[in-house]
Amino acid sequence: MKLITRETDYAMRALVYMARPKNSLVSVAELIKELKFPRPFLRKILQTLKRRRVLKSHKGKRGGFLLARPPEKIFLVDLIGIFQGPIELDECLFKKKLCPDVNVCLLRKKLQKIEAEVVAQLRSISIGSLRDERN
Amino acid sequence: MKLITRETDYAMRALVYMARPKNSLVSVAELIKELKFPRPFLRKILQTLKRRRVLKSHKGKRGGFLLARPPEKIFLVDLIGIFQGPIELDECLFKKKLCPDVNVCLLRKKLQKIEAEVVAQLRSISIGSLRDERN
DNA sequence: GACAAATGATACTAATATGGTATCATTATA
DNA sequence: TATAATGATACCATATTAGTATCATTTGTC
Repeated sequence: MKLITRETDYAMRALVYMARPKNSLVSVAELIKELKFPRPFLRKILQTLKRRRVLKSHKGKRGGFLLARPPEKIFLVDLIGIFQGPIELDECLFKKKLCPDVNVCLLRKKLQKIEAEVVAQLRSISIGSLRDERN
Repeated sequence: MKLITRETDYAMRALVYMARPKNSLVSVAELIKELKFPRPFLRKILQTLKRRRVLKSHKGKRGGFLLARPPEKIFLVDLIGIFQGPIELDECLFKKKLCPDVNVCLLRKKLQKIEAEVVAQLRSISIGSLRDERN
């Protein structure tokens, strides 16, 4: 059981790499040189981040990507939301039956509580905090 | 993104149903009558629970399954471990490279902390607590 | 203006995980 | 000894994850 997929992981690392004081354009070429991810896969990921307004881009020669907002405002929970869908730990598996079982509803409440805590934790991890705390 | 799969969910509900004061044998036939799960799938699940020592079984006519230990000692985290593998939120995706990136290691530490809290939460949910708290 | 270097869009493919079925062997009880 | 149960195992269908391939579009530089 894992919480983050490879897509989310790659996205996070690329973003940490791009989180420089200057926030200048970074090309895919530069990123894969540093991070060794599969080129087309990383491209797809970055394009998704662009579409989801986490990155901005410039096309054409000397183009590339840059953060659309300060790294302190990009959170792990955002990336999970983008690449793995919203966090719904309590998703009711019998949707049409409106939770026929009292026990199940009780379970849902408990899972919701856990979810709230996990989300709070994930929200506390930003690209900025990952970049800054290295020492 | 979801935390528990249908297998885990079915297992949990079957166990809650079986958690009766008497702890007598319950057959698959009885379970599916009550719970409406696909018969062969539930059979597979129960056999797994048997192999993993959560259930005991009796073969032959009038056979069935029963809890191998008190419902208060069967935890959601156990079932997730059985059906979805151990919880390893911080699984290092570059296993052979021994975490070359400082940032990644930092991330792992943060994920480990979250993991510890999630596990603690999941450990607090037992079959017994689900059965008892209905009212 | 032509070329080259970059992203945009989109469709396809491979591998793995999930959610099941199907079948036959074995055992215990009435 | 028939039957009702589980044990073991192999198989199948679908969804998700991980990744590839290709062509179109844009833009800086000569």
